[in-house]
Amino acid sequence: MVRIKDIAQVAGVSTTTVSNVIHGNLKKVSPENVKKIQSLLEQMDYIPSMGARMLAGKASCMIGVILPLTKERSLRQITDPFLSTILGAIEAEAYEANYYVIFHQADSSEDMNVLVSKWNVDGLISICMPDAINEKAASLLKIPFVTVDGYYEKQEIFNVGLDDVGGGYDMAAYLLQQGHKKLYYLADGDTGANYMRWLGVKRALEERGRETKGCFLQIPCEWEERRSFYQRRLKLLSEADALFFASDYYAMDAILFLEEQGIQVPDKVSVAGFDDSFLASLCHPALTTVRQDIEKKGRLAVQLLLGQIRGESCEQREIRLPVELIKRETVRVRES
Amino acid sequence: MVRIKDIAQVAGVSTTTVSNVIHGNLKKVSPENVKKIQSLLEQMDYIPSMGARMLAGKASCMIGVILPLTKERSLRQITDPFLSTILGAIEAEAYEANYYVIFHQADSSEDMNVLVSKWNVDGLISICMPDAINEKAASLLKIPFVTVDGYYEKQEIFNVGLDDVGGGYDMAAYLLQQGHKKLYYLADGDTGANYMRWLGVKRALEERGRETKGCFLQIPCEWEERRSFYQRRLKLLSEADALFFASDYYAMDAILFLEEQGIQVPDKVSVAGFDDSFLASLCHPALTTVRQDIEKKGRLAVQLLLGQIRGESCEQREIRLPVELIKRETVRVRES
DNA sequence: ATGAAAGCGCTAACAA
DNA sequence: TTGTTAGCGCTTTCAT
Repeated sequence: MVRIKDIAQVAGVSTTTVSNVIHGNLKKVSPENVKKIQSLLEQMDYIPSMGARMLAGKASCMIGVILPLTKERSLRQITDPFLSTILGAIEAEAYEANYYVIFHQADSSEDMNVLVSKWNVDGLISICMPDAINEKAASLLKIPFVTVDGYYEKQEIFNVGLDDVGGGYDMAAYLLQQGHKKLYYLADGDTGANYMRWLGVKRALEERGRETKGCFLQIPCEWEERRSFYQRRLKLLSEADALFFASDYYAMDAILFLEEQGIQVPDKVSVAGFDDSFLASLCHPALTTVRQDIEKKGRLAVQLLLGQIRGESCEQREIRLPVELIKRETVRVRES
Repeated sequence: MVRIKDIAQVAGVSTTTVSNVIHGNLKKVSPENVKKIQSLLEQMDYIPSMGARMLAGKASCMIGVILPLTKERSLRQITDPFLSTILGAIEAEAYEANYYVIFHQADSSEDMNVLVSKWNVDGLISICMPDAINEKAASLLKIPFVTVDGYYEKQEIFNVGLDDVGGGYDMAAYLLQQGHKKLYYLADGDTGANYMRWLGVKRALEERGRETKGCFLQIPCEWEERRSFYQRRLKLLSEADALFFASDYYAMDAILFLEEQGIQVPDKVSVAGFDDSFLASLCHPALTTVRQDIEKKGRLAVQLLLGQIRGESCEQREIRLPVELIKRETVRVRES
């Protein structure tokens, strides 16, 4: 291992000088030394010890990414293309800024704090966590913090999200317009984006004087539990006109279940998703869904975080990206 | 921030004693002190600084996971359910052993070495990298190293893989048995598992006296390039009887392209995948594929790595998990 | 423009 | 059984 000390020794200068060159404080070093040290750094293959850096200074050049933890650390969550795509986007964007990503599944603000304190991460991105946990985390953590898909009443938490209400509204309006009477919205949580999409659905229903009670179904994250949840509500499902899921993944998963039960999609029931992940177009029948730009969401979250880390003053704490209704094959016109 | 020193002060002992309690060296500490310090640790909410730990000792409690880097850090790779699933499994298994995961995309052994040196990771898992890069990395890196889906001539590299030859053979034999004459195997690389699956396919063809030349098509990782690759070979694809892809993801992606071109699956051409990821059963027509246990693969890779880290002598450097042919709907009998 | 030196929090060898 | 102490590699203040 090559240390700064080694470089300094060979160059015949002090460690301070080498450190200055490394960090681009070139005004403090004579041009000749800059040259010499830079080439030495290259030649001798100097690789900094991040451990020493994080101990000495404050920056760790590491950002933490928190995904929600489901029971028994199941993989369901990350298997959802939404999460893997956003994770990839975050890594890509962080890499370009010379940051590393440490990722972790957590279900409380304390968990997040442990990650932060242990690793001295420079910033944290929290994806799809319940709003209450994010709010606690925001006040607990003393580092830059950005959430994805959160909604907050008062607190000024940095957040990247969507026009979820609009997405929910558009899809519900479309379904109703296609002649569907009894429709359900299904999500695995009742906060944040999940809830706002419901508000959109609700508004569309109310505008047409429809009943909204009982139309929001909260489904379990875990596959097995979800299965038995559906099984227990077979009657409800088979009598529904349309099922609108808060993610493509759940929609596809449900279509599989429905078909197994002999409930054809879209002949017996229409199904819609949310995300327009690659799943939606890859499958047959192709999924009607609400498109969002997942990659952009991830990249923006990192940019927002890095802005905070760099101490830039940020005009806008809240970014809401647009969504778009994508009509494909899982929704058909239903005669009344 | 609470440091060991703070705990020691309150407890009225030295830092060494506290450190001993933290690390479970309880024989060196009096029972009363153990009790006192343990409760203090809890009460005062002590969280170790990993930076200090990795600087002082050797262990960083961090394992690196390397995924192949495609051009311009695209997300295609991690979007593949195979990669996201194995990544999730690795994180889950590592977490249970109190290890953190730092993940990174790399395309050379030097890149891997930078990750290792910078972060002082205790071990590295390399997924789906070309064999040659893994071989270089194995000799370059001085830390425990486990690869996934590699094949090596001489070097004794720890590896978790599959019976790829068998999987390739079984699928090809099945396709031939169903009356397919002209079949192609398509993979995004020609080393490691990708190549061994081809060897299986080749053997099945040869056993039946079929021509094998030109039946292995190497496809680009990038979506756009892959598209134009298919576009340029439209004639070949439309005249094929069966297309066997090295992953479900590529198979599904190709089905979409084929259908767009008016080439029905499986009526005009049969398609098969590899992995049996959730994609395969979620889609219509459901994908005929070769099943592997991705989660187990990831967990075993971590176990193998931790074994090395702990210095356990390991009887077996090479694990090959079984595969299973899963017949679904994308392959049909083809009359000659 | 350069260097000496203190110290970040922790570990481990050694002393007591 | 307990404590003292010397680093680990790096940053940063303060002299020079």
